[in-house]
Order: sequence, then C-alpha cells, then structure tokens
Amino acid sequence: MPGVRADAARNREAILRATEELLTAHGPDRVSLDAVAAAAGVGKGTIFRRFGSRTGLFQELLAERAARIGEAVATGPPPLGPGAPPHDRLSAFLDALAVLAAGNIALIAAHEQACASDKHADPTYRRWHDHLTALVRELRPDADAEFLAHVLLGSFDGDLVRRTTSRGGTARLRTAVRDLASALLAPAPGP
Amino acid sequence: MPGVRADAARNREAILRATEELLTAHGPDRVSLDAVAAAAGVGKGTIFRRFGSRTGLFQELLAERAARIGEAVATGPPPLGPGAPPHDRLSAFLDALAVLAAGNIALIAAHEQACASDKHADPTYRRWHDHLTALVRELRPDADAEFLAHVLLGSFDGDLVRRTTSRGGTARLRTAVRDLASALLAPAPGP
DNA sequence: CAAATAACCGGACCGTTAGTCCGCTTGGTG
DNA sequence: CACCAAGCGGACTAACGGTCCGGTTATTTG
Repeated sequence: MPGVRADAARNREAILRATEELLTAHGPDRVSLDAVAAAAGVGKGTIFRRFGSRTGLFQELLAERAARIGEAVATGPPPLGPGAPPHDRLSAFLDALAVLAAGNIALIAAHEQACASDKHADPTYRRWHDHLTALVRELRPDADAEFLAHVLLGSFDGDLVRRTTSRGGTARLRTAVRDLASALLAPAPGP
Repeated sequence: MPGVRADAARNREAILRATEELLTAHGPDRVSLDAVAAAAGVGKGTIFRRFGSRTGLFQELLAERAARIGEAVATGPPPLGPGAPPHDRLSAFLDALAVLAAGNIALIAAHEQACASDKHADPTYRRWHDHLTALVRELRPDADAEFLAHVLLGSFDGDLVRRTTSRGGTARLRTAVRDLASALLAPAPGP
C-alpha cells in the first residue's frame, strides 16, 4: 500500500482492535467513539479521518470479518464457490453466514444499530444480497427474488441470532436456516 | 376512564397527533421529542410522563394502529378471527400486516429505530409473534416455529417495506408475503 | 360556591454522544 | 538534514433523550 503512512496503518489497526475488544467486553450499545479512541490510544479525530463515521467503522469491521466468505464465494471451491448447483451454493452460503453471525453477535448488533437508516447501503449487505438474489432467481424464477433474499438475510438479525443461539447454540441457527432455505426453494408443489 | 384528568387525555392525544404529523412531514429519523413537544404545544416533561420514553411513545402509536387487527384476530369473523383453518388464518393475518405496514412506513421505521435494542420487548411485536408461532406450529410441527415466525415478521422491516412498495406498491408486498407464506407452509415435500 | 388537594404541567437543566476544527507533530523523501 | 504534506489529538459544538421542581389546574368535598 504505497502512500499510506506507517502510523496511519498502525492506528487503523489499533482502532479496529479496540472496537472489537469493547464490543465483547461491554454490550454492543455501550461502545461510544470516545471510549474506542481512549482504548485505542488515539484521538477521536483519527477515528473519523479513517472511517468517516460510526457507521463506517462498524461497516469496515464487518467487512473484515466477512472477507473470507466473500473470497470463498468468488473464487473458492464448490459448493461455496462457483461450479456447484445453485441449491447447494445457496445452502453453503447461508450456512457460512449462520456460522459467522453466531460467532459475532455483538458486532452484528452494533453494525445493525449503526446502519439503522438505510441498512441496504452497507457494501457487505449489498454483496450478500446480490449473491442471494441471483441464486434465488435461478431456483425460483417465478418468485420475487429480491424480496426473498432480504427475508433470508433477515435470519441474521442481531436479536434473532442472539435469541436463537441462546437456547440451542449455533447448531439451532444453522438447522433453522437450512430448513428455511429448503422449504422456500424446493420446487414449488403443483396446485 | 375515571381518574384521568381531562387535560391529561387531551395532551396525550395532541402528542400522538403531533408525532404522526411530524412523522409524515419529515423523515422518521428527523422526529426529536423537542419537536414533538413544540408541535403538540406541550412541555417535554409531559411526553415523558405519558409515555415514559421515546420508545414508549412509538410503541403506543403502533399499538393504536394495530388495535383493529388485534381485535379482528381475537374476536372477529374468520378467516382472520378464530374458526378458519390455520393456513387461511395465517394468510389473512400476514395480509393484514402487509397492508398495515405499507400504509405506515414512516411509523414502522421510527418504531424500529426506537425499539432497536430488544425489539422483542415491544408488546405489539410479541402479540404478533405469539399468534404467528402458534399457527406455524400447527402447520409445521416439525419446524422451528419461533424462528420462522420471526423471519416472517422480518417481511415488515421498515427498509424492506419501503423498497418493496416503492417499486410495485402495496400489491407487490402483499403478493410477495403471500408467496413466501405458502412456500414456507406448504406440507413439507417428502425427502 | 369555595376551599382543599392531588394530579398535572412546562421548560430550564443535565449528561452523553456523534461529529468538526485547527494548531502541532511526524514519517517519508530528495 | 531539511522540508512538507499527511497525519494527529483533543477541545469544542450541536443536538438529543431524559430529569426535576416550582407553579398551575381539574376535580372533589362540605
């Protein structure tokens, strides 16, 4: 990364680390940017220069966590990557998201809160939604694919994930999501 | 209502009216309680005495709007009310919610934002969820009814409703929700 | 109708938070 | 080493949700 000063990169990392630390230590609501700045040992201005806003900070944190999945979808091996039949790709994708969500509940909640207005503007959400929409459209050309993709992503709402995993753990969420997908995307039964 | 002073009732009404007015005039985010107080011609303290908090205000506003549906479900005629087969009741219920949501986008968004933490604490949401859970459980005893009920209610997320209806109007939302429900709740196809 | 009282009212006040700004510092470069 | 743009910190602002209390008023009772 030419043109990026060393201290800038170091501070950026420190801020991200401090944020996730506070996120797991206190609840997702209790993380103010002043606290992040203090924990990271930087001034508050630095946070805003790097990330633009509270929203931007949590978006980048989520993007970092989601990067592995993104790569696997784009260039990895099937069933997550290209090549597998749509139904398998979709199941694998949703399962990966379920695992991600279950392991990052606090981040998901904070991200949701920060992106409250216009959550569809978040680049990570968009990528997920685009991918899902394409798969759904292949499987159910008759349905409102965009709508269904949003509803599927609704499975990873912070509150819902917390509730679901708190009684039943990650397994319950994965099972529920798998069942949801196969019910939704089974070939429509004739009338 | 014995024991409730006339001015208290009048102010309560004025606050609710002012809130919905500001809600439709400006966006759902642009409604501060100072503005509501000014528009209603009361002091800010009055809002908090009546409604407890911003959250409480929007909860009551939604409850008011949802009251008709609640009554119809509890004591009205089928298919919304008791007596119809579960699938018909569920379809009718979701359709009623779709119409309600499409007609109250700003309120839904504001309510969501105000109840951001622990949205499941809202009494209206709970009632809806309980009703849906019971119906889903009847139709799909094998599935995670609580989870599915939450996902179904995810269809009425403020952003999603706005997006869906902005291209396709209320009809698109109703159709999408109906299709979603019938796909989800059709008798599970054999393995 | 008048006095008594409990409920109610308004808006000044407070603490917190996202976001801005500018004078100082520092890492990179020729 | 000297220069300078990029980066930095933290005081500052504006706006918001929520609290508080001295004054007001609807209602009740004799």
